[in-house]
Amino acid sequence: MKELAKTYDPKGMEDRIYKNWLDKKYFHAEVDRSKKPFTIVMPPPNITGKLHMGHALDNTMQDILIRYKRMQGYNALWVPGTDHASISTEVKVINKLKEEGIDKNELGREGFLKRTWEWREEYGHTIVEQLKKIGSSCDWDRERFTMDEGCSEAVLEVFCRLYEKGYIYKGSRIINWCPVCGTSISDAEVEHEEQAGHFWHINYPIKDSDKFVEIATTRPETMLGDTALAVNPEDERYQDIIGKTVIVPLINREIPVIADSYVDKEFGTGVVKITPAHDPNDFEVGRRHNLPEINILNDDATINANGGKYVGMDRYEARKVMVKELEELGLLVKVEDHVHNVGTHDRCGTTIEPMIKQQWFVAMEEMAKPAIEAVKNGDLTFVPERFDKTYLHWLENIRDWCISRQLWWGHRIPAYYCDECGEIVVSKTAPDVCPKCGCKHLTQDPDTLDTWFSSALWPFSTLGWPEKTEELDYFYPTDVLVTGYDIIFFWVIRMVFSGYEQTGKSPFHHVLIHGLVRDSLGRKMSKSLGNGIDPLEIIEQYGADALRLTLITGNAPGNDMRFYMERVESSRNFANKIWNASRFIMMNEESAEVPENIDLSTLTSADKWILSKVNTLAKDVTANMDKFELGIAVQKIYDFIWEEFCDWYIEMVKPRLYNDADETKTAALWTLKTVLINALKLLHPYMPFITEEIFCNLCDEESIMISAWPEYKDEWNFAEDEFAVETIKEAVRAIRNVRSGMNVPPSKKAKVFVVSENEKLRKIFENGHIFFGSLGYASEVTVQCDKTGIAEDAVSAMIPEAQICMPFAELVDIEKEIERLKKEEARLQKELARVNGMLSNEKFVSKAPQSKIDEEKEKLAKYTQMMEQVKLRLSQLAYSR
RNA sequence: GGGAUCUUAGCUCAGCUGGGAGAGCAUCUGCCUUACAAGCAGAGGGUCACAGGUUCGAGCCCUGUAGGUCCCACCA
Repeated sequence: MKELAKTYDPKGMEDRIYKNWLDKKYFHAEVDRSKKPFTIVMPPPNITGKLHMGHALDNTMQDILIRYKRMQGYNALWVPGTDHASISTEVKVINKLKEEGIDKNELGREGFLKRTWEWREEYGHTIVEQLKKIGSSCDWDRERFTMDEGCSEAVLEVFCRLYEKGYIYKGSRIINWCPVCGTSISDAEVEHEEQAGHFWHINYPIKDSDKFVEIATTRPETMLGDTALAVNPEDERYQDIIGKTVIVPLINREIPVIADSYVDKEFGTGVVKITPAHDPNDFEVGRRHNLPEINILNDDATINANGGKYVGMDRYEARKVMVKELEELGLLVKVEDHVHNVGTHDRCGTTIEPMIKQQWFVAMEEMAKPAIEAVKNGDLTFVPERFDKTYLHWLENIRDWCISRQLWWGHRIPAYYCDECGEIVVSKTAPDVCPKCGCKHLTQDPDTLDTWFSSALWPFSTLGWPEKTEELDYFYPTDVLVTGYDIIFFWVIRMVFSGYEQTGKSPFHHVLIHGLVRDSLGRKMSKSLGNGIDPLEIIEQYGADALRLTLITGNAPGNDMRFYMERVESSRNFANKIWNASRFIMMNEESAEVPENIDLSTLTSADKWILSKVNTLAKDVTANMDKFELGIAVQKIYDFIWEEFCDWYIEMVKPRLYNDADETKTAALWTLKTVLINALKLLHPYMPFITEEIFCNLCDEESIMISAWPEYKDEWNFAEDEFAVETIKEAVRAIRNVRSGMNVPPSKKAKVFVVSENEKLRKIFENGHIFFGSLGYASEVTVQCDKTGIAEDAVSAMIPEAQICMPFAELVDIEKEIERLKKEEARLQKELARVNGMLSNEKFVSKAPQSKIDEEKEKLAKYTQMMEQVKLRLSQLAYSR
């Protein structure tokens, strides 16, 4: 037998263990039809990423589930991988090039991609290595990348299929344009942010009249693109101007006044300037009324040639100048402060400029249907359930998905344009000739696809799709997807509809949602605030096990959590506790032969009690884990190990271990070891390293991670003995209470008498007198049926149907004892009042279930009896005083 | 504007299908009891936001109110 180091130190140990697991290929899963599969695909972290607390939480949860299922005998596969993260990566590489004085455009597309692939080779694996530090048991042999050959093939296949089906189309629509990133983005990538702005009221002169129409706008520069004014058709104030022509100030364009129900009479002046090219609503209105669409912006958000003399100015500069000129013309009526929602790009925070552009879109209406149905009929469930609503609401109001990006890093759109006739060919491979005109000059679309287009296919592309692989057939659909609520829209939804569309199945059965890990003040951890806590530093200092436990404990699914160092410390302390308990057991094991199996009838009540407890624990924990209640499950394990096992059982068992003559020593050792092993197994998914280290030192099996998950055994259920031990625990607590109340230190032993008329109870105390004595710091324990021979002034504590008497002759302070008993009396009084209240309530007695009534009746008897004893004792003391 | 969620001990949070309010940390008291002071034994501390309702019984279910957080949404 090997020996555990004297103090728990995760450093070195964790890496050593992880390496061993890798060497032994425990994480690897192969198709094996004799076993049931259990599959999770990892949300692929960005190659630009560094491990943060969110990853740590997300991956810990997945690892817990995978390890649990693996131990249960499932063929558990956890597929890892990374995401190419188009914009993030492209920006990173551009910046790096900038430092070298290189411009992206000078380098050219090919050169840029070469550099980006190099960048990926160099930095793209950082996060993967970091994931290993937290113990992730993924099948690294199956690690994938969204731009690897297989995933790219899947992307092409899906694009072509959807195009042929008419679900992917190219169109000129109003899209969200990020002037800094120079690309279109999808609606999901726009973050709405409240900003303090202004409401500029501007007079538009009516043609051939000296009258004006007053409008209000938050973006005066868009006047340059105005092609109409609009009022509500039912607005009495403006009936006379509908159909009239007004003149856009500064540029003197003549535009009509139209009527459209989109306009809210109550808001602003009731007149809206319509800029179809730069506002989504105006775009709709414009199409309804066949208005011209005048684009006034360049891609970098400077004013273009359509902006007349403002050409070349940045939009905000133009705004300033125009407002000033309007003021000079006397057309600026007033400026109001106005708080409004501004769309910003979630990556860079830049204000989005809506623009009309040719882009590729995915039509969503049809594909959304099965995804909606899946949640409604329960094929797909969210944990916690409430995210159903978020999911359904988004899908039921879904709009077409803009998938083209004006970026280079990503999957290039497989569309080719004939240079001669303009024919569009969508094909997985570049066509040699134009199928329409036969010319040989075709140019591929320069755009790439939204990053999420490839991640949407992740659950099946990683398993080999579109090939009909064995893996796909066996491991797909996956079982559970674990992710944060912040990417339900981006990712979860898109995986679901893609799964249904391409494979006819939901890509997973359950979605386990977690919240954000915040700092101790409840703020989001962010780079700009500098309040992020590096998981790797925590691991370095406290170990991955402590970090994992911290992240999983004390928080409900889907809720945000705050991260405190104190909690990590407390988790580490728990690890230390287990470590020392195990050391204790191993130390004692050396002094005797511990059999593999034991005749259960040779166990004492204490042994049977703890065996029952760990047995029930296995059942409860399994049930909780099956319901994804990871935090509740581990809390139970924690409480069991610390309280029941360490604080009670180990203490109970000590006298037997220290006495070689004790016949039950072997039983004690067997129980210690057996219970510890079971507890370690239950804990293993949460704290894989420490459990492995102890387990391998404790028994001959090669690894805890491939050992069998504890199952509930009927033969380990000893209800009778549980009762016995709980009774003794109750008595010990009572004694300690007395001693503590009277400041009697443990070193001061005393004789203890247990007095009970109940023969069964006397038997229990006689059987348990060894540990009862040691736990109660007694020099001697005498069990008897009456108070014969016990000093009158002995202090006593009551438990149901028994009295524990301690003659502390020289220490007794009668006043203190009376005080203590009075407190006890008051407590019992309260309990009795409650029970009596319930039982005397006729409605309760007639309507409550019988089991509940019996329960209360038992309590009544118990408390009544205890009350009698307290009263008796009090009267005795009053007498002796 | 719609929706979700939260309000429980000094702090941070649990509390599974309604049946005597919990944990960690913090505070206080006593203990170096031969696994562990990263420990042991105790104590104090809560009209479970508020108001109604359903129920024999509500922290839990329903309605409303107040405050906080978040998401969605086309009010220029």
